[in-house]
Amino acid sequence: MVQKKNGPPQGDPPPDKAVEPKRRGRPRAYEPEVALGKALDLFRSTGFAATSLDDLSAATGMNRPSLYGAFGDKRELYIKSYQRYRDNARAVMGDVFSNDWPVRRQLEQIFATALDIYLSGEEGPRGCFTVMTAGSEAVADPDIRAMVQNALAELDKAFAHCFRRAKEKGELPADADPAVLARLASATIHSIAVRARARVPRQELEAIVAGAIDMMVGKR
Amino acid sequence: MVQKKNGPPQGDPPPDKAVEPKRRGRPRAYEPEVALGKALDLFRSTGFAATSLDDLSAATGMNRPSLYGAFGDKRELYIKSYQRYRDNARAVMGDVFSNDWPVRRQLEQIFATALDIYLSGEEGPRGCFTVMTAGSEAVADPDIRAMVQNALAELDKAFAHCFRRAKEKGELPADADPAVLARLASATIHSIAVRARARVPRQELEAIVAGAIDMMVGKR
DNA sequence: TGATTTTTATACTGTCCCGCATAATATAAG
DNA sequence: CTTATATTATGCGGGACAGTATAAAAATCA
Repeated sequence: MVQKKNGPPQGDPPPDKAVEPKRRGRPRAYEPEVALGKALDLFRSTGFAATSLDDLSAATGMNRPSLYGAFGDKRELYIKSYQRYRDNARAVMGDVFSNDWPVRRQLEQIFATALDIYLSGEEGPRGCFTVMTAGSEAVADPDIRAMVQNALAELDKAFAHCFRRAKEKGELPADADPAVLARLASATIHSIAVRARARVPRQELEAIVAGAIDMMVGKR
Repeated sequence: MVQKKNGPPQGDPPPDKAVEPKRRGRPRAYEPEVALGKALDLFRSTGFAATSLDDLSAATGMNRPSLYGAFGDKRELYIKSYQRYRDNARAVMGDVFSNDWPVRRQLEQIFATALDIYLSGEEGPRGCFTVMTAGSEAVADPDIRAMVQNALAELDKAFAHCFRRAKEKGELPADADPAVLARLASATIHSIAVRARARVPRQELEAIVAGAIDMMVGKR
């Protein structure tokens, strides 16, 4: 009996998402959602260590005290940015992963979507947040490392599911190993993410993807 | 007649490598080679932005002015560290790449050597300098980016050469594409480098490698 | 209107940072 | 022994940094 007092059993008022409940003090001058998006953009371009709170303040339009009030310190903001990135990536990639196309087409779509994510950015290609975080913060910070491990495992699993289904549908030979194919697909993702950061042109990345797909599901 | 005065034509004294030519002033208290090695170790663990000159000074045993005198500013030191890393990697991997074993065995050796490099480190696995630099400095710094691109291309080429030779020796089917296989091998390298940084255990990385080798040269 | 609450805006603190100026030290040459 | 040279050692200075204290502003409630 901790969470509920002896209140009436009728349903709680539904916690409407975007219904502002008439907040009391001075209204905020920012929308947390968009501010977090700006912070994410900046972290993706410059990484954790090279991004200062002043940069973040300028990018979000919030001054430092507001940043602290809304998101906590720099590390917490980084973590929340990463969560946001993952939520977004999951939403975008999830659609492609869960459709019912032939494997080849599905893979083409998955990698094309990944390339869109990695190559976007005004200040240059921003790569993959997971790969960049693995390189910088994951070794020393257990919480962040757990998130990275989770992201890596999730991608492996999504690909494995994809190949397993293709095998069941008879699109792959009987001796194909979905787990191995999945790790190879993930490796291709990691590789194009790294290369994107080095400004390797999209055309070249697409060639890498095409070759990898041929290897995984056979030449067209 | 710029380099040589009208001196006697007898052979110049051979520029012996490790023969100290009786330097003039106070002797250095450090060996540049080992100092650079220490700097490299530190950069590999913490990355560019998160490594301070004080850290470098402590690690190398040189105080800051000596660091500047010997290697230039922080960025130059980073670049020289990276060159050192590449020279070393080339030396170690070059041996394995240039032997004459069957592809499968050669690949096993290559990936095992890479894993040794990526998993070494007292403060945790240090991953691949190229991958880490791609994630951090390569986008914004043209010189460093050129080095990263070079490193990526060099690995691709080494693998391609390896597969081309295997194909000539009849170890691969006639329709095998060495370039595609090479990029897949490189991708596997990048992937285990990323995962190593996330402290994925070696056993798991070895499983990834084994699966990838099976895909590339056929199941044993 | 006046009190309360929540947020914004300014400014401060102590720390760390990079790069360099200066002085001290240790060797070789004259 | 004196001078020249090359390095080490100390420490300074301007600036950026993360985080916070304090004051001003803008809304609701009484």
